[in-house]
Amino acid sequence: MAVTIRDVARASGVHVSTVSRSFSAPHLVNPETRTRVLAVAEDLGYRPNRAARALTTGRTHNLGLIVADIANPFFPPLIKAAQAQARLRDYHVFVADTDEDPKAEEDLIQTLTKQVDGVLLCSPRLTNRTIERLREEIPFVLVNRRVKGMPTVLMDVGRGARLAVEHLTELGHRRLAVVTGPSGSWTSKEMQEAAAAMNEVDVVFLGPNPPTVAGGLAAAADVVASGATGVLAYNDLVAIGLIEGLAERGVEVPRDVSVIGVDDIVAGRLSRPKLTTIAMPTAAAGRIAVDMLLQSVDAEAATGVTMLETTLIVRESTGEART
Amino acid sequence: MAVTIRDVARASGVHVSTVSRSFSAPHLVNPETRTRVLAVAEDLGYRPNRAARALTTGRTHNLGLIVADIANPFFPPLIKAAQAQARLRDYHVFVADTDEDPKAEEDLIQTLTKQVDGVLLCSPRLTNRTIERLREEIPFVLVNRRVKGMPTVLMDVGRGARLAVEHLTELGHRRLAVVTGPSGSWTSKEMQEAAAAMNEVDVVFLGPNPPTVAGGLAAAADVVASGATGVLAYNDLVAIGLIEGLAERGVEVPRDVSVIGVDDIVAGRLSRPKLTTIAMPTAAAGRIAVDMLLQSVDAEAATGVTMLETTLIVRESTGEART
DNA sequence: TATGGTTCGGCAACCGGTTGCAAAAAGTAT
DNA sequence: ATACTTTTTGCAACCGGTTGCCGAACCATA
Repeated sequence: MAVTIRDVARASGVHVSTVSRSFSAPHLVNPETRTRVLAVAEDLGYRPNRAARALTTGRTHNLGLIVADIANPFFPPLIKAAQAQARLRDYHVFVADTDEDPKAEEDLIQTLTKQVDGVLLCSPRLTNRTIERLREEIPFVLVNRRVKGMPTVLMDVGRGARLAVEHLTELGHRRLAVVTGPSGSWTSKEMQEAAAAMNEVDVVFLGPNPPTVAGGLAAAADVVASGATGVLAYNDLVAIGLIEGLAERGVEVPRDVSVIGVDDIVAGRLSRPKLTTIAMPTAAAGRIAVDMLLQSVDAEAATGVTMLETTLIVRESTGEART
Repeated sequence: MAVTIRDVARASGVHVSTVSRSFSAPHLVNPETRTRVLAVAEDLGYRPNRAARALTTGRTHNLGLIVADIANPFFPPLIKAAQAQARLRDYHVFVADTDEDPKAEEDLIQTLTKQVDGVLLCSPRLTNRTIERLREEIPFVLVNRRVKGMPTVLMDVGRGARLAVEHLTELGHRRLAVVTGPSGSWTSKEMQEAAAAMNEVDVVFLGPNPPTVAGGLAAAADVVASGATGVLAYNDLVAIGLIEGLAERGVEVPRDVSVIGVDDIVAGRLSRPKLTTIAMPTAAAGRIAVDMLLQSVDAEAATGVTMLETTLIVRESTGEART
């Protein structure tokens, strides 16, 4: 039913190998022959069968992209950018969702392994050991997670956190809280370390918490109890939940407490008050990660760490400390 | 390097065909032999190569899922449900994003066609002609789009719109506006038709608009000009943008104008005022669509229309008309 | 014209499974 | 014991490309 390479060969009077080479090794075939073959192929509507190609070359021309939760608005821009970049390179991207479950994540990787040439692991919750073991199985690139020796794309949350803390101290806040994320999150650890290293402020850490609105809501009680007047939340969803939870307890943002999120998701621009946040260059991260991954697919062993800048965006959820 | 069927055959002293059948046609092989083969396979860590299987069977065991915009929070729950359901059936799902561009959508379908067994088209903006032509190429299921004779999963926005209009009239609103979505959107057309069919109210239609917050913001001026006091927006994003735009013009929701959205996205529960909205059973739609698709992949020609219920969720963005 | 070097294209094996066909083995009826 | 089924297994072709190898054709140089 479908047009195969043999149909094209027959119709253009050459051997199948010539047709094959016309596509995948143009320099090995006479330009005239090649144009004729391509014309016939075009005419017949020939499309190479990727499964067949995969069988001999061992390249599926597919990539896997594993995220903790597609519904988390942090990921879609990254996914879109990765897909667009992959398409540019004639690759496709499988997106899979682990529901924040490390077990599911591992299974998913196993299943995917045979069908893709490489995997992008975004904010993985796996242990370092597991990640190191994985290296034998398939090329991958980590996003937002640091494991020594592995190709990685990071966004500089550490710096973001320092900017956030500085912003809060400039506003006069002296007692801060960091509402941390899931255990296993590199981002969360980075934030903590950066905040802990700042002098002249008093910082408490509250967590771990699920990286969701519900997580933020639940953390409100702890924040109130902590007596902090400035809060750095694991991400914008948590920040939004937290603001809601504080409101329920009669604590108003930014009048009584200042809150800073991370990610700069759209919802943060829409919530009231508009969220002060650390913006992450997610689209750039997606593009770069794809290119790094393809490189290590081809080169067998590329390694490297790319660190992308983050920025503090001041909106309405932070304000001067009351004296 | 990887373990193949031949390795398993050698190690268990049977022919490759027996190994193959142990997996894909168990009833054709002696139970004892089979358990032995499976044990050896397990032992060696054998995993069937899907590309090879695809080559002979013509089944890739992959599905395509095409959405207008992953970043639109309406889609993720649908995607997650579809992926989970597909995994249950030993299928994988490719998600692709068209950026709301019908041209990109068509290209994407073409590229995907050779790599997947079927495609889920979610809220496609293609013309009916294109969709009908597509039928020759690959099995597909439409979600949120009605084309006669095509397998389809719909959510009953018509009924949702009637409930919304009734709700507004009960609150005393007599002049309503419908802020419509993109041209080509079935949902938008349904809403319009349902609203137009209601008696005893005065309805104006404002649109088309992009299905985004920006679209809603931009529509605010028209809404004010229309003199409507009750508004049904194409979706929650538009509704949120609209509320924002109205606020900029000094029009307060729900005091001056009542607004109802569609989709029940998470952000709607977080915005101020909390959004009254028509909830869509997206997860169910994803599951059912996958099953319908697999059915028509197997059966060659399954057709059918499934209509799912919607519900009106009253929150804070609607209130009594001022007299 | 003979020689050596390129370029081009055909041949055929191969990737890793699946499947129709037929032989072998086991079971049943006569 | 023989003939006939039914079950189980092996054989080999096939899916649709890719690629190493070799010979033919072509070109330039001596």
